[in-house]
Amino acid sequence: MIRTLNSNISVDCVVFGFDFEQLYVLLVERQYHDPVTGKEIFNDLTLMGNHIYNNEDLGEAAERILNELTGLSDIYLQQFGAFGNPLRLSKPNDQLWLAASQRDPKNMIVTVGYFSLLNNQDVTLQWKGRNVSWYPVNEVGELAFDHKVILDAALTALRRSLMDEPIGFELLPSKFTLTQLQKLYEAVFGTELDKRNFRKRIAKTKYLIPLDEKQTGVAHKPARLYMFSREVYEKTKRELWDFNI
Amino acid sequence: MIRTLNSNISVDCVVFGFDFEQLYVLLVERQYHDPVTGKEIFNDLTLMGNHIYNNEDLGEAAERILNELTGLSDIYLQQFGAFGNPLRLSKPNDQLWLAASQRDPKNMIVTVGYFSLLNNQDVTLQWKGRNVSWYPVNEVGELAFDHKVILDAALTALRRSLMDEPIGFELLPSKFTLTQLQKLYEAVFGTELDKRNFRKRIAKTKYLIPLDEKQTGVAHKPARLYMFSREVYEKTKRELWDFNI
DNA sequence: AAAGCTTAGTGTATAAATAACACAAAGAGA
DNA sequence: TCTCTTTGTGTTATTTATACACTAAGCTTT
Repeated sequence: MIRTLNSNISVDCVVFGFDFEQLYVLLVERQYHDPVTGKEIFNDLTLMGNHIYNNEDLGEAAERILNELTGLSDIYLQQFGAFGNPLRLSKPNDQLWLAASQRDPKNMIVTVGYFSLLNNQDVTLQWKGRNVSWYPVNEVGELAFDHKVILDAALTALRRSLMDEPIGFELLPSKFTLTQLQKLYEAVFGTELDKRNFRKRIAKTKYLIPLDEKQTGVAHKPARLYMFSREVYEKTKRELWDFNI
Repeated sequence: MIRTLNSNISVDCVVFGFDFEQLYVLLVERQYHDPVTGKEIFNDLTLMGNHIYNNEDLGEAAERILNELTGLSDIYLQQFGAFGNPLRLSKPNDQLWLAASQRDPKNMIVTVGYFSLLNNQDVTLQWKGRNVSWYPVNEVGELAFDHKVILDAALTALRRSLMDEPIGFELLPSKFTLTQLQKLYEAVFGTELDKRNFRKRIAKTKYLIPLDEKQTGVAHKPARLYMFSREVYEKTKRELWDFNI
């Protein structure tokens, strides 16, 4: 059975990363050269996206893109919106690009956005032979297509989700310090938090497990390491839920 | 210029209503009769949805559906999700229905969900000559296609939005009493609230304007009427925002 | 070996928000 | 005029949020 791509529907992935200082997003270079002269016409940045296959679920398509990108398959993913503005692909550069990649530039494409949280900074990133790199979210300027709009929506959705549930751990290695966790919140929300109050607040949660292990290789008092327990989180969430009904 | 429908993309609308007691949702009857014998094969319920036109924005398509339904054009709308499970239209009844309406049942359709809040209980509802009526949200059972999944997602999104911003007013007439507002929150969240504490909390907001007008035609002490001021809300929201930065 | 540097880790007091709770007043209807 | 129903209001206790500073640990430098 042949899988055919659906020419009207795509999925775009906004991949966030964190280096204990700033929030980053993965972007791909889009280079276009004049087919005759070979001269570079433009060189800008896009999100990673692709059409979905017919008979493929939207979430599966997003997983597929992330797998192509990282080789990993257990990455946190969350849908945050659908984008269907008829002019979303109409900028001249975008029209050139679509034509060059054998797609009908007049074709309407509705795209569904997923954001994903990547904690593995060491993974090798490659996508369709194009350059992929991390960019600080705060410094991202205009992007190809409507991808800046999509990125902004992803960031809003990330903030909102982070207030509701402890998904921030997906941006950290499995063992992390409380300061690293605090810096994550500070980076995502663009605020400063009080260390003692932050620790008091998270001390109330049961799913943050202190380990008998400390940081190594730091030139100062090493901090204790913690891990996030998804099982405890799911359980305490249910307990709270039961109680609230 | 001919507008063509896009056979792969649709929009479904979840229309909520409120009668000061319960939260309701609008559903359409879907009757299918055997083309030969004329005997009724099934009679169930769906949301209102339709394919989008090529060159039409997703939000516009949702507005169009609501306008067909109510004749109104200023209804509150919010996108809450995209649904693309390849099996979402695969139940036998759904396949029969698609074939009968000249659509290819094997065709994949990704649908984008919008919920809308309708405060006008007096509007005449008609849609494609089919019966449309209000059903208490709590009593809705299985629906056609994956529409129960979509309805549940809409309700979750409504609750979440209602915690973030005062969209509840969209479900009330322009003049309303505080008790009616309270009952709205109670209906949506399925909880009981303390009258005095509720009033204290909303007294803090500036966008709830008391009128020099009272309820009429009630067999008890008439309550004062209030209205929601969108202008004040937008302004105070910006003030808070400015302050927080 | 000692001094210096940097980040970790901890408690208390004050202010603000939330939660629990009861009764007099207004108008319609009998 | 009496009854019924819903409105509208304040205080206290509890919980939660905020502001704030110093010692401890380990590595680095001298």
